[in-house]
Amino acid sequence: MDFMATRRVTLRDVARQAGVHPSTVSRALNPATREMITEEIVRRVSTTAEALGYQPNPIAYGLKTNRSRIVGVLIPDITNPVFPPIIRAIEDALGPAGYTPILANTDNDEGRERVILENMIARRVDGLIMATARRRDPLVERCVAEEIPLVLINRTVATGEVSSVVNDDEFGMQLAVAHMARCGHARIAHLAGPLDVSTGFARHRGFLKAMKAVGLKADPRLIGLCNSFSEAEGRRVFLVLRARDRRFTAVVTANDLLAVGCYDALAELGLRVGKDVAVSGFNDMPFVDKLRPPLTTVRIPHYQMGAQAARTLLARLHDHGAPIEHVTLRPELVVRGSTGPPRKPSPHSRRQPTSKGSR
Amino acid sequence: MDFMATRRVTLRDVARQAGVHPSTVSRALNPATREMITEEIVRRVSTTAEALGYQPNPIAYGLKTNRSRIVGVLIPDITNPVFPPIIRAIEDALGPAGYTPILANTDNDEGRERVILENMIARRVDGLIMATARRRDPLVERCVAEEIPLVLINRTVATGEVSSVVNDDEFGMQLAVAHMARCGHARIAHLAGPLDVSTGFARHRGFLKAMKAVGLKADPRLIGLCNSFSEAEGRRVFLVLRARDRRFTAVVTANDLLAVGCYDALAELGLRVGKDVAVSGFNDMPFVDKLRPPLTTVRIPHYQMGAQAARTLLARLHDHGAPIEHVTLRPELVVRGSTGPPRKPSPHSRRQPTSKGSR
DNA sequence: GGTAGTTGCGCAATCGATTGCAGAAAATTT
DNA sequence: AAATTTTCTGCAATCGATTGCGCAACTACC
Repeated sequence: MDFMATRRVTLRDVARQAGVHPSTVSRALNPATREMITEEIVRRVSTTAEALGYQPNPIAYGLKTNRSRIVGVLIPDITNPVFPPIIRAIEDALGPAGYTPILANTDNDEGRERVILENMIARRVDGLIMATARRRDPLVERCVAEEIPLVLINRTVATGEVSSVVNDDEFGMQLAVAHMARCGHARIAHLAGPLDVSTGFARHRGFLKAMKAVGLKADPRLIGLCNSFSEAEGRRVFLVLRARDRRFTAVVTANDLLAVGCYDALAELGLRVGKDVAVSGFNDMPFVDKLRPPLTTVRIPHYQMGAQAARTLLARLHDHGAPIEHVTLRPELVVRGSTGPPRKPSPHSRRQPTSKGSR
Repeated sequence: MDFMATRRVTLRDVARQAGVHPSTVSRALNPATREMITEEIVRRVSTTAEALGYQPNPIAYGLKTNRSRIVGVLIPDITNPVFPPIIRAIEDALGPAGYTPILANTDNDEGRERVILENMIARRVDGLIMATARRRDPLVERCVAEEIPLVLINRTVATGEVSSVVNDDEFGMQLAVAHMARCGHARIAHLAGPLDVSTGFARHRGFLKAMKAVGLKADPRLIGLCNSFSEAEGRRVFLVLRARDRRFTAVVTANDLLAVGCYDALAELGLRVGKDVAVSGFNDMPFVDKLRPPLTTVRIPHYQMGAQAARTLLARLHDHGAPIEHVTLRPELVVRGSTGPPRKPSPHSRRQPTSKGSR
C-alpha cells in the first residue's frame, strides 16, 4: 500500500534499484529481447519491477516505436442495436492480443467521419475496423495510402483492395423473397437502403435477382429508396409506396429499422402487419423478436462478424504483409409472425435457394 | 496532393522552413503562448505550418505534458440500449472541447473493469466517466486516490466524494407506484435490481416509500431480487414471485429489461400483459414503445444525462480545483398500454406526488 | 548617452521509453 | 597461454514535442 500521489515508477527507477542500466531493464522486460540478458539478471530485474509496481508508459513507448497498440473502430450509428454485439466481439478478440479498441461514432456523417479518422491517424492507431464504408470512399483510400491496416465490416467498398467481413446480402434477400413467394405473395414491394453503401446496394440487387428467380416481376413502382437505415425513413417511404399503389401484399425491407418504420406506417393506416401486409426485415437485431407481431428477418451473425474482423486485423498487425482477405458470412432466415401464415397453398412450391457463395 | 508514405512533418520541419527555432514554432502555434511572439512571425509560422500540412503529434505532446486529451468512458453493458444515447451526448460535448472519448465495455465484470481502468490510467486519460459504479467501489476509490477527474453517471457511490449525474430514482418509483395505485391495483409486486448498485438500491427503497405513501403494504413476499438488469433475470424472478403468490395484479420493475423479462414470463404462462398483470419498467429505453402492449415506464433523460456528465467533467478538466458536483435529473412517467386501463374508479384518487429533489 | 526595464527569440534539458553500437568479460579455439 | 569468438551489458542518441532560462535588441527614462 503506497500513499500520496507518488510519481509513477519509471524504467530508470527499476534500473537504479536493481543496480543495472535502464536499457538492460528494457531488454529484460521485453520478451523479444529477453534472451539477450543473463537469466539471473532477468530475474532480479523482474522482481524489483514487480516490487516497485512498475508499469511501462505506453506514451513513451509509442513515441519511440511509433506504435500505439490501439485499434480504431468506426461505427456509423451506435444507437443501432446491430452494432453492440459486433463491438463486443471486437473487444473480446483484441483485448487478449494486447490491443485496446477505441470506439467512435460517426453518426453517418462524412465530415465527422473525416475528423475522427484524422484524429485516430494522428494518435497513430495501429489498425482500423470500419463499419462506415461507402461503396466509393475517400477515407478508405486515405487509409490505404497511409498503409494503415484496415478491415471493413458489414459494408465494403466497390473495389476489393481492402480486407472485409460482410454477409452475403444477395443470398439473404433471396431467402426473404423466396419465403414471401412461398407464402403466396405475388406483388412484393421493396424498401431499399441507401445505394451508396454496399449493404443497400447488394440487397437491392439481391431483391431484383430473387424476384426473377422465383418467377415474379419486380415492379419499379414498388421499389422505394430510403435515404438512411432508420425507422423514420422506413415509415416515410412505405407511405410513399402505398400512395402509389395499394395492391402490394408484402414488403421486403433492406434493414430491421426500415421494417419497424413499416410497422409504424401500417399502424397509422389501421392495417395489420402480417395479415394485411407481410413485412420482412434484415439483420435480426435485438428486440425485433419482441415486436407484435415478431419480425420475420434475415439473421446475420453479428458477433461472429466482429470476431472475424478482429482476427483478420490481428493477422495483418502481426504480419504487415498479410494478404487482403474477403470473408463472406452466410445469413439465415428467421420466420416469425410478421409474414403471417401462408395465404394460399403455393402452387408450385419452390425449394429454398442454396447459398451461391457470392462474389 | 502528396504521394508516397512521406514521413510526417514535424515541428522542426516547420521551423527549418520558416527559418526560426522549433521552440518559436511551438509558441507561435499554441494560443496560450502566442502573444510571446511577434505577430509577423506568428503569421509566417502559421502559413508554413499550413503549407506543409503540419499536424502536432499527440504522443509527443502527451509524453512531455503528461496529458492526453483523452477521456475514458466505462459502460457496464454496451448492448443495453440505454447507453447509446448517453454515449452520443458525451461525444457531442467532449469533441468540440478537444477531447477524444474512448469507450470501453466492462461487461459488468469487476475483473475486466479493473484491467480496463488500469489500462486507461496507464494511457494517462485526462478524465473518466463511469457508468459502472457500485455503491462501494474500490475502482472509484482508486481514481480518487490517483486524483483523476471523474464523473459517475447513472449510478453513484454510497459516499458522496465524487461528482455524479444520476436521476431521481426514488421519485421515479413513486411515479410508477402511484400510477399503479391510481389504476386500482392494491397487490403490487416489485422486481428489484441488484442492491449493490445505487440504481437498484434507490429504486427498491423508492418502491417501499412509495407504497407507504399511497397507503399500501409492501409485502416482502412480493419483492423479488434480480441479480442483474437483464431480460433473463426478469423472467426468472417473475416466475419465482408468481410461484409464491398468484394474487398480485401489478409488478413494478426496476428496469426495462426486467420488464421485458416479465413479458416473456407472462407469455409463457398464457397471461396478458396489462390485462392480467400490469407491468411497468424504468428507463424508457429505445424500442419499448414498440412492444405489444407498449411498456409503461419511467423516462430518464438519457441524452441530457450524458451531456451533463461531460459538462461537469470539462469543468473539472479546465480547473482542477473545481468542486464536486451532484446533479440529479428528474424523470417522468410515460403511460402506455402495459399498465392497462384503470381497473375500477380509484376510490380516493390521490394526486401525483411532486419531486422531492432527492438527497 | 548611460542605465534600467521590456520584449522576443534561441538554447538546451526534459518527458520515458527503445536500440545500434561499442567494449568488457567470459568462453572457446589454437 | 595467446588469440579469437561469443556473450552480455552499458553508453548515448532518438522519437517530437514543451518550457525555464538567458541573451540580444530595443524602448524608455533621467
